[in-house]
Amino acid sequence: MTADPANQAGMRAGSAVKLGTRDYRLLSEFRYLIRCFLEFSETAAVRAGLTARQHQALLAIKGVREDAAPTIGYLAERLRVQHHSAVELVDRLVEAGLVVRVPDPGDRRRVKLELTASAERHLAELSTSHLEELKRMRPALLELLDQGEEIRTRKG
Amino acid sequence: MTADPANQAGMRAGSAVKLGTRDYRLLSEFRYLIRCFLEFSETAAVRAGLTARQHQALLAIKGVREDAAPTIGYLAERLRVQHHSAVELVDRLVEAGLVVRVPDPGDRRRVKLELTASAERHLAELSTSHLEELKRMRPALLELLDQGEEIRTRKG
DNA sequence: GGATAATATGTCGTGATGCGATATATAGGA
DNA sequence: TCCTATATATCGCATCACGACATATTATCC
Repeated sequence: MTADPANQAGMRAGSAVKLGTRDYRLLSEFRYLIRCFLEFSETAAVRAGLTARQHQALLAIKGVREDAAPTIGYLAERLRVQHHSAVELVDRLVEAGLVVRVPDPGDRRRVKLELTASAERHLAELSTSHLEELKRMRPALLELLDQGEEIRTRKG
Repeated sequence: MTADPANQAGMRAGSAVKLGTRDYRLLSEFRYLIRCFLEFSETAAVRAGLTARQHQALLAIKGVREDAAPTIGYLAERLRVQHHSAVELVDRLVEAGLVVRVPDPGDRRRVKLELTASAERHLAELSTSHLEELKRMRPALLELLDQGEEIRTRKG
């Protein structure tokens, strides 16, 4: 294919596995796929009048795990941000009329998050198109995962 | 499982497919996986003294497609950002001693990007750990893709 | 071949957003 | 009670992508 001698990998240099062009291409393509998905998502969100972050927050709240409650802390964990970043995000969501803060009577430190009807509508529409996009991405993602497995198998 | 009547999907409301809890959970989990990967990536990059964006740029340059050249424009397309965002990113990369601008003699509007030895070292190390992380993510990702296919098949 | 459009890169000011440090309120345990 | 942990909130800062605009080079059209 190429003349790259590292292309077949499987050899070692020092303590690290020597990487070849295929490895870099694989990782680069994977990031590219992720970026394309996020770009699609952001475009769809903005077209709906939301920011990407707001959409992601609504989705996390709507799709809350059965064993958890949709609090600020839960949101922070699911979005992988610091809790105060989640606070600010919720501030903006409340201001936009997408979420209401409902104090938890059982533990008055906590605040439960509920979606407004407006948020439900937006989220339903966005989720439909996102499921379709996910379906479109599927083949490319599967092929990349196959390649990755192949490379890892060759190596180890 | 749950009492959610929309959980089985497959029914229509207006022109849109009615979504159920499973759909929202699926999308939410997918975003969560992506976020976890990006968080891993950012942590690894920062630990190596780079920003996530810088790492991504180095990877795009190193894993450049065979039919393309690593220019500012190429970088912008692969990172899905506007060209001037790529310009600024390259500015920072040059300042950090990770990339050098090489004017293209054939087309003097263009600038080719080359990695420095330092960038090559960082990228090799980061790529090794990223391939491992990708391998760890594989099962979860495949399961989600399976669920997605299942849902889509039920629907139509 | 000179005007004009298209392409590639660069500059400047702005806005969104996450973070560190810090603060307040509540809950639980010694 | 006192101390610690938890949950949420506030403030200032830094990063970074963007829109609008600018410059240089190349291609195209009469």
